Amino acid sequence: MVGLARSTYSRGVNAPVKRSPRREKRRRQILAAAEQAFAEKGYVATTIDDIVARVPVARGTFYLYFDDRLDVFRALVNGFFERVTDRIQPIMLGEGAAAPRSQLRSNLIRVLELAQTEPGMVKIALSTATGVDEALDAELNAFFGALHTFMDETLETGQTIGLVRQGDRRPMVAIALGAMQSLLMAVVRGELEQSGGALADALMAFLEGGLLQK
Amino acid sequence: MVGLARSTYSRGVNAPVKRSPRREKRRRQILAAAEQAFAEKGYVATTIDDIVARVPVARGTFYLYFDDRLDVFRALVNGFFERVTDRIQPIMLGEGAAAPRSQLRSNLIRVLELAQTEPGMVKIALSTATGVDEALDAELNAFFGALHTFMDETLETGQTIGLVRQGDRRPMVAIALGAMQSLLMAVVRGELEQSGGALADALMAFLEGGLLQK
DNA sequence: CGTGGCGCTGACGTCAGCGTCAGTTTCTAA
DNA sequence: TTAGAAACTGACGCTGACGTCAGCGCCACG
Repeated sequence: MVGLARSTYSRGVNAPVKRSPRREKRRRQILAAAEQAFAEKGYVATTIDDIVARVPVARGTFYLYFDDRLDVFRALVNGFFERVTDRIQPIMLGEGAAAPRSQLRSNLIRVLELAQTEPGMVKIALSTATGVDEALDAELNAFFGALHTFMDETLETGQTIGLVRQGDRRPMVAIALGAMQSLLMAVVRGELEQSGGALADALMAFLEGGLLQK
Repeated sequence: MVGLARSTYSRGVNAPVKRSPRREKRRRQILAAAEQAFAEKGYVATTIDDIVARVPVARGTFYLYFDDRLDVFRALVNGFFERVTDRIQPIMLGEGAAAPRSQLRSNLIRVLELAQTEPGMVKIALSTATGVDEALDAELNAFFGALHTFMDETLETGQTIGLVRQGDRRPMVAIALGAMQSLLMAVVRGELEQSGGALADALMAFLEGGLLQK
């Protein structure tokens, strides 16, 4: 497999699928309101009324666009995962390609900058999304599983060309993804106000030399 | 500050505080049932009936021991955090003390082994606990904040004695804690069946040399 | 053998949040 | 201008989970 597969969001059965500019706009309004509400109160505590209160729209209208609370939530999370996926490019090898290290760094920067643009979604996707619903969990697992696989394949290539040290890749993958995730959370909590570049460098320093002195 | 402060769980107002061997036993039964239920279905989907169904006890009895669902949940999470805290020892310096690296490794092993003993609690504490309730979030932040501070102080000492490389400690802390957390989750998901020692070594390799080849 | 109290029961009333739908308004196109 | 379609409204009935509490049974002790 090459690259990171895009996740797909298929809406429920009941809510209509037809598109019109007007409908699209409403849909986006409701999504934006839901994003705000979820980021603020968490999935558990957010009701349809909370969402609808942020849009000049009645309760019933919500159901013309989404099946239920989970449906909006899934739409949000899946949309975000798509945007993340778009920012992760597989490392290219060979003649014209940039140095693998700099390709890696670019990937990190792009994702970190996305997080700075959408702190609410990072919070939602990384901390309220899990354990909410079985179907959603399955989708999250699909995304993180794909990320995991992608990372593993990348490391494997890295090992064969001598860029990555030898050894069991499984803990490496877990550690690397966990580090990234934690860094993203720190960013959206406002603990690290640095630029994407500076943060990517901090992470690169880790990947290149660890934490401890020789 | 020296060491990692213990978190404290104070129960709600309504549930009685009196102790007797019989009461204690029931309480533990209910806690165990709740742990199972939460680990299985997540906090959101678990009802009092789900918990009580795992103990030969009626719904009403639950309320003789806990105020509500959140109360049991807090008791569980706080108990677990205490056990984690007990396993993290501050790095001792000076004459009689073991080498800092080996003290660090021991800490990692102790925590990893706790995770292997209590996979359900790890899952609960690291993935369903956040965003559930404002008061609980505050307690979680207190715990993770204390861990953060402890880690930062440890790294600071490490920097002064030349064990830890120089540089902004904030991303270091985020990365190290995130790596650990992710490793714990991988363990409880059964992705890494290795011994605590082997996992600790994988993490130590990371801390000592990163991921990339020189 | 009583009786007081402790532990427990589970049916019950309450209520927050849900999803619906008959009716109203706004848009569109002839 | 008007009729039909599309978008929207919000009161309504329903459900499922909650927390309570009057009463039951059992044990310990006098």
